[in-house]
Amino acid sequence: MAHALDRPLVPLTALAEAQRIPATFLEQILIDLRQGGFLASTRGKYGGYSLAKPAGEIMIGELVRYLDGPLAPIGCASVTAYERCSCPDEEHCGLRLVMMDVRNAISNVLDRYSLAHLAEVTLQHLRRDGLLPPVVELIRHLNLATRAKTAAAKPVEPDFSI
Amino acid sequence: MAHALDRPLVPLTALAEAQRIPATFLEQILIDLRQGGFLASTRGKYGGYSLAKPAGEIMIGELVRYLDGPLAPIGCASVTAYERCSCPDEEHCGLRLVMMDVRNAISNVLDRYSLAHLAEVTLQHLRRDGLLPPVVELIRHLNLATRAKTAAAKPVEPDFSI
DNA sequence: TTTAAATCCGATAAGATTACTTGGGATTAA
DNA sequence: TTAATCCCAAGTAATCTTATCGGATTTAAA
Repeated sequence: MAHALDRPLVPLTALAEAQRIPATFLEQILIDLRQGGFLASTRGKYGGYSLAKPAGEIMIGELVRYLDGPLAPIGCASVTAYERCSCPDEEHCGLRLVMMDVRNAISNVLDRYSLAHLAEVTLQHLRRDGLLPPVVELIRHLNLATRAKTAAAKPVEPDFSI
Repeated sequence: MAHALDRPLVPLTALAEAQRIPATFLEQILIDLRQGGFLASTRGKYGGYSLAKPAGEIMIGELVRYLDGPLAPIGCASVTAYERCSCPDEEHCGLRLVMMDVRNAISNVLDRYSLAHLAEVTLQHLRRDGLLPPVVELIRHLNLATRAKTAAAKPVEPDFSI
């Protein structure tokens, strides 16, 4: 598999099939994510997409804000994209205060987890249910496979290829 | 002021002016809320809207679900309105687990606070900033005003009239 | 040099949702 | 009878969602 930035390159079609969504639709999203600095892409044959930075440095909150907008349910409760609302006394509005609690609660989840966490959790669950070999086996397999090419195997990083 | 169910009746126009939104638009919302069992209404001259039950029994989460739909950001993370998503392995999906955390975080705020809490918080803030007389003065005023009609004044309940 | 496998990207569009407006009908107190 | 008030169906305009389409560009390899 081709690589870029030390990360595997995955073609659009592979992702579309794996996620069961139309390739033409996914393409828009991936281009958008690339323009947002989350993905890198390589054109031409054997090209594809890869993360633009380590999965541990991409926070879910960043992604959600980029794709869906502010976390807060209403504009006047948003930290990163505050908007005045039409109500007469925003400063004392109890609803706004509650919605700021909501926005903080959401942020406390989404701004705490990275893509790497997401992958880790997913892999844990797969292993727990015996759908993936345990980590020990995985490492052993990778060591065997990579020893042929490189003297020392690199540490295993969660792979978002598929 | 006319009353129904022991609660003051407020005409649409008064609410629309106080909230600075078009009366024709607010009307739709109020009719919707009445059909949802949150409001009661009285037709004809001197009619209006009132809460259908005590403010302490109307949870914000209920209102939000009724007006805006499920709390969860995505269908497969919803408790009250679960929907299968198109992904191949929902059970082990890390994103779904994170979004379930988000939905729980939202629920922990919205399902904990009632309209009464909202009013209380708002009034507290108004008093703190000296925009309303302190509670002691409020009670004294109400006692004086109601003694003329009723022998014993009822306990003060947050008033959502305006 | 040609070809196949890819990304890139602008244009289009159906359907749903949001945020209203319009117009009229029904009810009720005075 | 009248004025105030709620009830409700329908329409509209803008935006969002969820795509589809057509072609241009790039690149590795035969």
